[in-house]
Amino acid sequence: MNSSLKLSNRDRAVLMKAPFLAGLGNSALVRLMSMMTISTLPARKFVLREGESADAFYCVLNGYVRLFRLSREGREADIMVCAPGDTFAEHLLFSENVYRCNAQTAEPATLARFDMQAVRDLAQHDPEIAKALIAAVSRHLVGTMDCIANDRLFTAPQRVANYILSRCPADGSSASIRLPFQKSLLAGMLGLAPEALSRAFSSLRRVGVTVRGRIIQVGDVQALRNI
Amino acid sequence: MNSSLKLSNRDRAVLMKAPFLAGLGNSALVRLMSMMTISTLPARKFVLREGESADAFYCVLNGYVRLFRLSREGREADIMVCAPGDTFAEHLLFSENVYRCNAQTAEPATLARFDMQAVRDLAQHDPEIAKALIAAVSRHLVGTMDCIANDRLFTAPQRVANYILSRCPADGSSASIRLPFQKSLLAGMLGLAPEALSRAFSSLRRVGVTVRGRIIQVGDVQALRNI
DNA sequence: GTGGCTGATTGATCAGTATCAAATCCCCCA
DNA sequence: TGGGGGATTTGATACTGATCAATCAGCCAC
Repeated sequence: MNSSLKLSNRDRAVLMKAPFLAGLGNSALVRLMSMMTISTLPARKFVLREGESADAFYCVLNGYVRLFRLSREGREADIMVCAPGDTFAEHLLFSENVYRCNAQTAEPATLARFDMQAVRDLAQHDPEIAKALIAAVSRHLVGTMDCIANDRLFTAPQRVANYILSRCPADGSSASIRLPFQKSLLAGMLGLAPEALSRAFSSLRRVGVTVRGRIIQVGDVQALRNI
Repeated sequence: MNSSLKLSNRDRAVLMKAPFLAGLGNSALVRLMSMMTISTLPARKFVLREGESADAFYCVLNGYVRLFRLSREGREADIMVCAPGDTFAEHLLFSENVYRCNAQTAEPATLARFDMQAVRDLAQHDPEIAKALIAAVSRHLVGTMDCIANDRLFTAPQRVANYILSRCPADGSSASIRLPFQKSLLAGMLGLAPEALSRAFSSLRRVGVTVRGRIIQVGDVQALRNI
């Protein structure tokens, strides 16, 4: 775990385009960025654990971070997967003071860390930052509500189809996309065991979906929409 | 559907204790309340529908409101159930401009309606209101994240046990609670068909849970925690 | 190139829950 | 207090996805 104040150009670009920071004016931006710390983590590293005191929230600059909860027997359930540009745990700013789930890098990752108390103080006085926080938390809420609806309404192949469609250009009859992470991570996002994801992919073959490694080819996007 | 500016004492008390309004100072409170409208709705009445333009958000003063999404075949999946004091759709203030799910009263209900644009204007200038919004949306986010984890980690009887425990006083070896709504609504909240809820209750009999109508008696709270 | 490791697929089985149908219960109101 | 009708329970069955085990594929280091 390497911690520094330095920021690569690439990471800086991601940070500036992150929904949480994108709409901010210069002074707010400078104040926020002056208080953040950057760290680079190896794969499978815990960023924070359920029950720990919530001292900071994070923005993913590179890699993917998995938020999940554990059952008593040690089974894991993914709650959210954060991609570059996403923040996480920022919704604890004005409510709980303890993390409610675990966060683990799914692969080597770079994160920006924001001290809760410092941002809380900023947000109190800067309506622009407050607004950015509302927008960030709202976006997460929309995502989790979608997740609940997907889990409850759709079967595994349908959820996989929805995911593929969400990453396809809206038009065109065929498409090819590349998964940005391992299939086991996608399985967790969709609430599936890896075996179930695999079977879902193979059941989508009959509607023209071909999978090779991380490459997914869709023969007929419209046909995929219908199941 | 009866719409008025009048507010019963009971409804007023609920409103003042609602998490969204509870922390506000007097001037913010007055401004917010001066722009809200009260309406009384019969059971099963749609408050808003997926796809409609998001012109307002609501606070439940009495009764329960079910947020749900429909599949193409007409199956329903509950996403959230709002009790007296809960707001809903307030997270669309600074993001989407279209409702993402349907809202329907589960029984006769009284709601306070807040105009989106008006509150948006207020929030821009009043950090106290912005903070209240962050807190309200954050609370919802915590709730939906819990919901995902529950769905994915626990079986039907476990989810029912969790629900019962969440409404039991923390101490004591036995307890008796009364469901504040129909069992079919609880089933939806837990992501179950009504039949599955019924079977879950009966499987909990062996750990000392007795159900008669809306009354649930728990013989041994601690025993319930262990499954 | 060739082990060796990790991740993915496939097969077999099983647990959990949805669904449909029928019987029963409960609650409200006349 | 006695229906009456919606809500709930119960039974039978089918289906979905989890789990366990074994095989396979890809990738890296040597």
